[in-house]
Amino acid sequence: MDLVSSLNPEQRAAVLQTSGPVLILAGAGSGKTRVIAHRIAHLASSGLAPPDGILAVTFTNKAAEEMRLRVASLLGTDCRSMWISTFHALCARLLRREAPLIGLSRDFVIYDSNDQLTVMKQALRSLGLEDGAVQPRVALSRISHAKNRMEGPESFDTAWNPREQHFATLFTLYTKALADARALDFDDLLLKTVELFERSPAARERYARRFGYVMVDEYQDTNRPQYLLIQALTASHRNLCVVGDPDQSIYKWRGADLRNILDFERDFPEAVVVRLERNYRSTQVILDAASAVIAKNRNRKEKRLYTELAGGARIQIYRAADDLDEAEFIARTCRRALQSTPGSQAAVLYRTNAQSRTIEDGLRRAGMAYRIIGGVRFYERKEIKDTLSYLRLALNPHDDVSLRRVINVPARGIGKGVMDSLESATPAPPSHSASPLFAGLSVEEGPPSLWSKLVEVVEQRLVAPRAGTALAAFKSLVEELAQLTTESSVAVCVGKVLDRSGYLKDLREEHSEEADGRIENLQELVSAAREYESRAAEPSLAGFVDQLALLSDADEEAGSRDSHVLMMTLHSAKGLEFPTVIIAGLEEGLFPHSRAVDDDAELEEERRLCYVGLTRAQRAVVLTSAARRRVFGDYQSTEASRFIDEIPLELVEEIPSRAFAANSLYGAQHGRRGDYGSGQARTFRREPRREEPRTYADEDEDQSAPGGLKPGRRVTHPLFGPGTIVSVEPLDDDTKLVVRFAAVGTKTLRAKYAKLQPA
DNA sequence: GACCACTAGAATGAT
DNA sequence: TCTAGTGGTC
Repeated sequence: MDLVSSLNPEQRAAVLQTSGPVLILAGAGSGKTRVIAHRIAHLASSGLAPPDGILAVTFTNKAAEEMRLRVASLLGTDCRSMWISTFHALCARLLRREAPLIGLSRDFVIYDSNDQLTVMKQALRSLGLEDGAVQPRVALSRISHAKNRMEGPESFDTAWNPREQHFATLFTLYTKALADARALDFDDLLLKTVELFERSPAARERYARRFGYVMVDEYQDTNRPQYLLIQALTASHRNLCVVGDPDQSIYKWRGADLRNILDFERDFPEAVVVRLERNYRSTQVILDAASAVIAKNRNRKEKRLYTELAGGARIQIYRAADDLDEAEFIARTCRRALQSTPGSQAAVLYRTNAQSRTIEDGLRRAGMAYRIIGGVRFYERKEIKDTLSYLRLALNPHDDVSLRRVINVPARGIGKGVMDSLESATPAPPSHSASPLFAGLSVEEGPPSLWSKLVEVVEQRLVAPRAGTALAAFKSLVEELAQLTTESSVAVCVGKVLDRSGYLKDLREEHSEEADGRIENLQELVSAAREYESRAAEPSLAGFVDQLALLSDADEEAGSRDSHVLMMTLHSAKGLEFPTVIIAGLEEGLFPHSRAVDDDAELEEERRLCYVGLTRAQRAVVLTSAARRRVFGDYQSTEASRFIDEIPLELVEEIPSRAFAANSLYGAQHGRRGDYGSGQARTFRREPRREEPRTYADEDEDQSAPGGLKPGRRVTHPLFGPGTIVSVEPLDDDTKLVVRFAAVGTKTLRAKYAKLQPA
């Protein structure tokens, strides 16, 4: 099989250099993913390694999926047996097999950031620190940073600083709470795997032998535990290939240590270094703009990117009156870009998820189909988390966070009072308190979980009969579900949980549109389970639950399949490319973020993020900002981002604002680019129409309205945008409408409530 | 104990 | 603007 003839000489060298350490310094758009995929395919097809002897690690699920697809299409096989996964998924998988080697239960549960928050709030309560002096999120972030540096509570400077003392105590409490619940957070997944390989050289050698070839993507973003993990797996054979670009390091806040990539040649003196500097993605204008911005960073290695796509359209810059105007402009720009090249894609990138809503509304109003990547995650929805909690309880009833979450969902008469008496119960030692079903779980002795207290309370009848009955019913429910997990398929388990817990019944009886939506989501969860079973190499309920906990972008439902506007944060755009890229909110304090403006190191990271954003574009870049922006409901005026000023003027084209308030503060303040729209006819923004729009519901009342509601009629919904009525069905005092919307698909509405306007 | 209405606080990024 | 948490009422 000829896997290399389509590659340039440097790419080819990177693919064919299979033995020993290899460092690939890959500039943006230099075909990095392509090289890794070819390298994996080459290793497998040349017989150098069996498919399950190749390990490829990435940072995001999206990148892993992309990699797998590329390798599969190169080899013409499914590459299910290859280990191509994220760091966290790899660790979860290793720990599921080997946890007992470090005294950990195999049935650990993975706590996501919400679960972490719950634990931390509980810890704060137990310390009597509810006054808000210590914010749970801040404490968690401090703890996570310490963990990423592989430091414990003792690393906090507690001698004279009471606040640091709190962090240290909270660290201890938090660690204990997770251990008691047999839970690992995201950081623990990495740390425990490192610990596993430290404490069991035999296991380390077993996996090092197994994975004879290891590849790591985005190596510039690895943190200390990730670095050690890779070292452990490759120290004996040194067949390690890492790929990265220091200019694209954007995860310092997650503990990424640039030294890992900068010192690679020191760690592996015999390393072969390959530089990929030819860019196949962007026009010269885009590359020049991106290079000019990143050149402002002092802490970097000079790098030369070149392309044969000379010239190109200038970078467009638009300063909007406010965030609404910005969103409208973005929608217009997307429409124009997609019209000029049908079938192409445009991506709207933003610094913070909070910006997505306004942009989303703008696209919807314009009738553009779009898809949001990331953001409100599927598994973070209430109903999904509830179901997940039941599944987690079935696997590990000591998971206190899950137990608290669902013990009274749906309501079964276990309220605050009962929970208080539960908490204060003191069960007998765990050895004979747990039911036989879970006897094997308590690998390490810990303080009693809520579950063991519950078992005790029920068996010793320690509460009032009414509460006792409710608790007993819950206990047998969990036991029944646990039994199920041992004998049924994953999808069946999920279905049974929904059925036996009464969760689905409760939602069905609600008869609201919201409840129906939740039911749909739960059905989707069952389908996801089915799909998981057909795809996974060794399907298990625990594996499915892990996957959900580690999944970030299962949010596939917004927008139709053929939508070509994608919305995502700059962080999740890393590794992707689009013909047109729009970066929104280029304002001081937003991008660069306010937390970075006073700190040189953080500012450089923001600039790298800007570099990542610019280099996603193939043909066109549009940068927008808003002179005032709504924050928590009221307006704040803003200053354009310094990053805009860092792009040479000759590469830039300013788009005059269509709608600019005459009394705006802007214009007077700004020297360099203060002449927006000069020489152009300036149209002033009308006040947004605030009077209630006339709706069909109003017309129904006065009966005089001609036309009204007929299938085929074009209407506009304030949220869903333009659409066409599909069917009309009269009800007692209202009308049921089915409307197909361009942006969101078909919806069933009540004429009375949906404020439809004639379009 | 369940439900509802009110209010305070919120949001950098992702596994 | 939206949401999680709280306190009051049935």
